[in-house]
Amino acid sequence: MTGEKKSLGQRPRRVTAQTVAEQAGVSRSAVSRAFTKGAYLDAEKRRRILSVAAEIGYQPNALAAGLKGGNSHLVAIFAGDLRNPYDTAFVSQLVGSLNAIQKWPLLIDGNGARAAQALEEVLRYPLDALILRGGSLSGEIVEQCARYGIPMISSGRPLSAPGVDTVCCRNDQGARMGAELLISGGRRRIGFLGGPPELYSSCERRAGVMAALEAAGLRPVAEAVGDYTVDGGHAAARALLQEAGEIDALICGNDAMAIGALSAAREIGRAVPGDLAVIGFDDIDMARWTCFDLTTVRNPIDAAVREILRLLEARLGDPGKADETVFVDPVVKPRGTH
Amino acid sequence: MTGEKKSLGQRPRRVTAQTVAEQAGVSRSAVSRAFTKGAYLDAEKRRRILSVAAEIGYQPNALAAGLKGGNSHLVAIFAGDLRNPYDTAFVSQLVGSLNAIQKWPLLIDGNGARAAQALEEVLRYPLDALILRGGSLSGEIVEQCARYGIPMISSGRPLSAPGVDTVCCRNDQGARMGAELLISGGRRRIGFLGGPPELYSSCERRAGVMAALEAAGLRPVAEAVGDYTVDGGHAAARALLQEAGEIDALICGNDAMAIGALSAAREIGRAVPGDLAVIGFDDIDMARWTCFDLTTVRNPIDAAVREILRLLEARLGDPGKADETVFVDPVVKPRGTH
DNA sequence: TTGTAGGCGTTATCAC
DNA sequence: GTGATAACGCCTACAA
Repeated sequence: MTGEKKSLGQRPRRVTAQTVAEQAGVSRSAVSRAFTKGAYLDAEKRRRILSVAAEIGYQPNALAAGLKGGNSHLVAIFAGDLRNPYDTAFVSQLVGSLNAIQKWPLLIDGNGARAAQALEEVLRYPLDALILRGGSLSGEIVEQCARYGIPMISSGRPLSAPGVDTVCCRNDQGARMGAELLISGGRRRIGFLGGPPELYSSCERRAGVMAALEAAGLRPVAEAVGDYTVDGGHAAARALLQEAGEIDALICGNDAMAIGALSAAREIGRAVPGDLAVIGFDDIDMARWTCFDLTTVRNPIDAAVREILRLLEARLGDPGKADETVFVDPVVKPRGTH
Repeated sequence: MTGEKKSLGQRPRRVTAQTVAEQAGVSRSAVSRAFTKGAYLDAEKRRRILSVAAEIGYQPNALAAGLKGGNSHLVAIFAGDLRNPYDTAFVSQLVGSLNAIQKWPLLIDGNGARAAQALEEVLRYPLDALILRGGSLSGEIVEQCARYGIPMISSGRPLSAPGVDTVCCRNDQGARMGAELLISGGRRRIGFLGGPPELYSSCERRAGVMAALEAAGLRPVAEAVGDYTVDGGHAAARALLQEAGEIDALICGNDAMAIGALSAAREIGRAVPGDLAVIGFDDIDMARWTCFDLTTVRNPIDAAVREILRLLEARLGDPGKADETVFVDPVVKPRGTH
């Protein structure tokens, strides 16, 4: 009824402050102020403006606001593996926490060949920060981010580049504690089922296990490499247990593989924990399900996410602050498989 | 060394096209064109510009570009439950697929009281679309989105509002097929462990089960309500099996509860599938793990995500297109628990 | 092929 | 308190 041209099949233009101003009989600035907490504006006028805005469905355009130079409130999360249970739980928690402080996470699937390119595309947005969760990103890209001046927080592995904060689990310590638990329980013929050797966490965990064994005058009686998945752990454990039948304990690089190992043990007829102790790493939800009741080492998500948010806010508050590396302490969770 | 003022502790300004233009000795527009595929620009000049840009780390600011009126390439995903395995897998797949077509998903955790408010905040961005995955959003908000002219795609439950496309699983049909599988296997004393009654999927699945039973002249010998989690399913199944010992089959509202039910059955000493058949719904990864080998009804994520992307692109191509409701067909996955 | 001149929607600064 | 006005960084007619 307005008589304005309205080409069919065209997406309607977003309502702007201009329209609200006209309808309310005020200036654009007044509209802007109405939405700005603590700006000088007659209370009655503000009420009127907000009412008109609500009526015609106006919201300040965050893109335009971000353009002005402030923060965009956009935070990218580069997630190494969105399929694995630990990373998934981690990202979920992170997303919820970011939402709570009004930061909006742009999720990038770190899997596949396109991942790096996707990240590059997302970097076209003036991000408040970039959070790296696992995944193997070429150092080149990290450097580029640093050059763009985008604050980065790496979680899961240390990254030494200017402007990068890091939150890491003390993987070696956790793995050592896990191994010690088995050793102190009398296990001597210990096997190790590690994760992908190219991952930082795998190396650290392996080192922790070896340190504990060595300190006890032991050596692993068998060792294999898995892919951090349940299926992979199942297959690797099966092979390991059949080749080296004399194993009395199996230390796994993460819970997923440990759960796969439990199935394998059951299939082969090895009683857990009687014949065979199994220990994992991470303490994913599944670990405490009664059907698994897996003894593991907790890789605390809450603490890590809390630290990430603390670092984020600190960095946003003072972009020039010194880079930090924060460690999160693992905790042994004795359950029924050792 | 440039002599420019550089207040310490200040985040460096982003490099703009202006800077590139100056360094390369061309106009700002030339820089813009250099980054625009198919724009008129001397090849040599373009090469020079791109080289300068790469050197000083310039990328066109996507925010500013989006302001112009084109697509922002931002897509919000409102995820009902980021903790449950099915939704998690769904969102992962969706994120990966969106990344592949250069759409950047803003994830909103649909849990908790802040969810609606978070969505409202995110709506300040000129989104290309909003994808609803589960969750219970007040109709008011949905209406508001429609008024903003933001295309919406609802997955998991039908939403009748203008501009909303829907992708749904034929829950009733799937549940019916699952029940029929048990009935044709000779089971007669069938129990039903449903999901939260306020969820659309729960109602549909329950209806499908009841229809199948009725068609066979049966009635459920016991019924309980769970919360779609493993723990919840475990507790509910335990109670159900102990109260009504004569059950020979248990139909569960989803796989998570079915897996909980399997543990419960084992604890109580009911052999599966000998004494008791168990069937789930969804076919999450876990269902096919050898330790569960759960008979279930596949709620196909691939197909649903594919449809969502198809609808998204169709809507983006023609904003005025008619709303669609697409159904995705469930598939019975017979495994070892029936 | 190239540069100039708006305009996108907002916020902040400035006079009034 | 309030309203013009100038950025913010980009894209794109339009003119050269």
